Amino acid sequence: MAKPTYYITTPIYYPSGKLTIGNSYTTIAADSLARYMRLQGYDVFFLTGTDEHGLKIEQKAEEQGITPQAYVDKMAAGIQNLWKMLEITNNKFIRTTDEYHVKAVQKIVERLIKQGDVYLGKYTGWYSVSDEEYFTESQLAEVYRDEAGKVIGGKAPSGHEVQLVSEESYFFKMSKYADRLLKFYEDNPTFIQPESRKNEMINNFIKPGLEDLAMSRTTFNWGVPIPENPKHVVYVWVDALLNYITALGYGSDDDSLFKKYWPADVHFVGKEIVRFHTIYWPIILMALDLPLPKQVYGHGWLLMKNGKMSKSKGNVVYPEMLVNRYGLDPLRYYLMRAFPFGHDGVFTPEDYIDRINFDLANDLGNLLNRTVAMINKYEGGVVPSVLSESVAADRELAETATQVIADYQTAMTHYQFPTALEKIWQLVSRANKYIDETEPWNLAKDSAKKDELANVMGHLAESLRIIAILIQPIMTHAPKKIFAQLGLQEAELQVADPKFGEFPANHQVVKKGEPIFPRLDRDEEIAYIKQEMAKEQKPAATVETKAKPEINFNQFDEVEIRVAEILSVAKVEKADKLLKFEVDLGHNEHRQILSGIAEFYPEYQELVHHKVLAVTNLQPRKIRGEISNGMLLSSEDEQGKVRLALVGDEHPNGSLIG
RNA sequence: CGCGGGAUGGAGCAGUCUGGUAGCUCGUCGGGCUCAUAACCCGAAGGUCGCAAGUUCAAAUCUUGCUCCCGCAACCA
Repeated sequence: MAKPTYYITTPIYYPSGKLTIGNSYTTIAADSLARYMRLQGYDVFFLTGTDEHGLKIEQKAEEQGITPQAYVDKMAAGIQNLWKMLEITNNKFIRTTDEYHVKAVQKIVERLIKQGDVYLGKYTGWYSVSDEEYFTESQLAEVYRDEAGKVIGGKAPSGHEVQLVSEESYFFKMSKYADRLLKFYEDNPTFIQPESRKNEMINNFIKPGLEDLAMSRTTFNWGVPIPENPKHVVYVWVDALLNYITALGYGSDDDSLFKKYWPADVHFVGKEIVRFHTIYWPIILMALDLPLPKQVYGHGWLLMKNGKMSKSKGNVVYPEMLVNRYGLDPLRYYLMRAFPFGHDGVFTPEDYIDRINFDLANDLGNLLNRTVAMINKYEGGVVPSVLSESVAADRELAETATQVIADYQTAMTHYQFPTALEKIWQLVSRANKYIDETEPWNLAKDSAKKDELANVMGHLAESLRIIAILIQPIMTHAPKKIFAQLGLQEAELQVADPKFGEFPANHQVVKKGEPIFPRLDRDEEIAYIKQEMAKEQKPAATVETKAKPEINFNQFDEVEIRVAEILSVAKVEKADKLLKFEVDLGHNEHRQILSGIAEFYPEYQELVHHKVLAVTNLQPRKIRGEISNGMLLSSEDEQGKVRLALVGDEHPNGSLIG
């Protein structure tokens, strides 16, 4: 009988920068599950890849002075190297620039157009010819209305007249499928996981009414052209989502893999893209008359102590550094152990080092080390068999192992990696305790207790065998090292559902086992990780200072900077960062200027009557419904703290700076 | 009234769906052991489960209201 199949995917990553441990988190989780399912006898297809189209890629390539293709080739290679380093066992790596993918997407889009699910429509907006820019109604500085109140025109913030202009775009008829989608959710209650996200999708996006998705762009070129109208390229989500089926050959000459593996058993995705995977994706598949994936699992984010990872905060952690210094197993263990899969988690260097020391070095590594040492010392290095007639401690250890195995299987099939590992560590702890209970060093002093001692050693070796088998989807090196030290063959690791008491007879342990997880110097290593994180920091100030090219005097002279006295300050409603200033520019000239500095001036009232510098000949702009007529000058330090440039009372209001 | 997440001993978390002795890891204090990587094992202290009201024989768990934190969105001329 053919093996049952299992198809698992990660998102395809957008290569606009180096991948961090956040991206590695998803991929390692998917890899752990893929390894587990393979061990359980499934024919697994595990897919990952890169999403290589879009405006941002085009821009990045331009910045570096290379073609988009050269840019994505370089980035995709880097990502594949990273997965190699993390020992990711994906069966395929898809790139959306791969020819078969591009062709399949074109074919699919053509079909959708033909059957009427995709139509050429018009994107409509207010266009200012002189600004060469579109505005939405709310962005306009002024709107004209006819008698019925209908907007018939207006002025851009620049003051230029705008006109209603339409640009063509292909639209996907999402609304047509909304009811079927809701029905699908109902019939498949576990489709969206964790469940809380399902309500979010229904309440926020489906209930208010699904708008047709504008799925093509004419404003950039780096994408899949639509065959009947090649100035249009397919917009990111449609292109990207289709990877899950084009990778299997859907839409190509050979779709045997597609027939074999589709529908996917689970798509692992970050919580920020659950929406696209649970609304757009099923609808696209419905339009293609294909079965829907069985489950979309939205996992949490890996955060840093001060929020999300960002270069300017100096808190970005790259996986390469951790692997190079500590090895792969600790990274994979830490990511799968430290935070519940569905929730956000916080990475700290302290936590990382502590986990390695306590769980890996002290508990597991040391258990192996002391076991091997004792078998050498008391048994001449030969692993004794487990005897059936056991004392209480023996029985309890075996029972713990049996229970742990069962709980572990349940946890793994529910993607509860932290729980699965926690269970394994219950057995690790029980084995350590077992040594204390049985006191082998005392048994060794009494030759009448020779069998008892041998039995204890057998129990310990057997526990370690079980542990090694169970951790192998998560950790890729330790199980082999444990087996090598116990004298077992690597092939003997391939056990789907181990039973306590099956340690093969007559195995010889190594003479002197090297610790598989050396204990780390806590302070030293925490300092090391912090220093590596700081290295990556991009001080915002430096970036800005070097970003600006030299200008000539005339260019400078075009800028009008004047002394302005603050008459009043208020917060702009519904905007966290905006303060609204009324300033006096002398000769009774008053102006309203907005500035996004609210967070730096919680006591903004005390700014009243201070004098500041303002650029007064900037084009006015409407922000959050308020006109801003100028710009207040301020400075930003390396921590990103912003202060207004205050000047003394000796400067008369309105006087020119120059 | 934009959307969402969270508040549990000193720290980090589980438990909340399916009410019924509040659990885990680390830290602290005390003890034990010596096979082992200054590792391991045992015990103790420490919590009005954010606040208030309600339902109930019984609430961390269900209902309502409130406070505070954190993301997202918006926004930085």
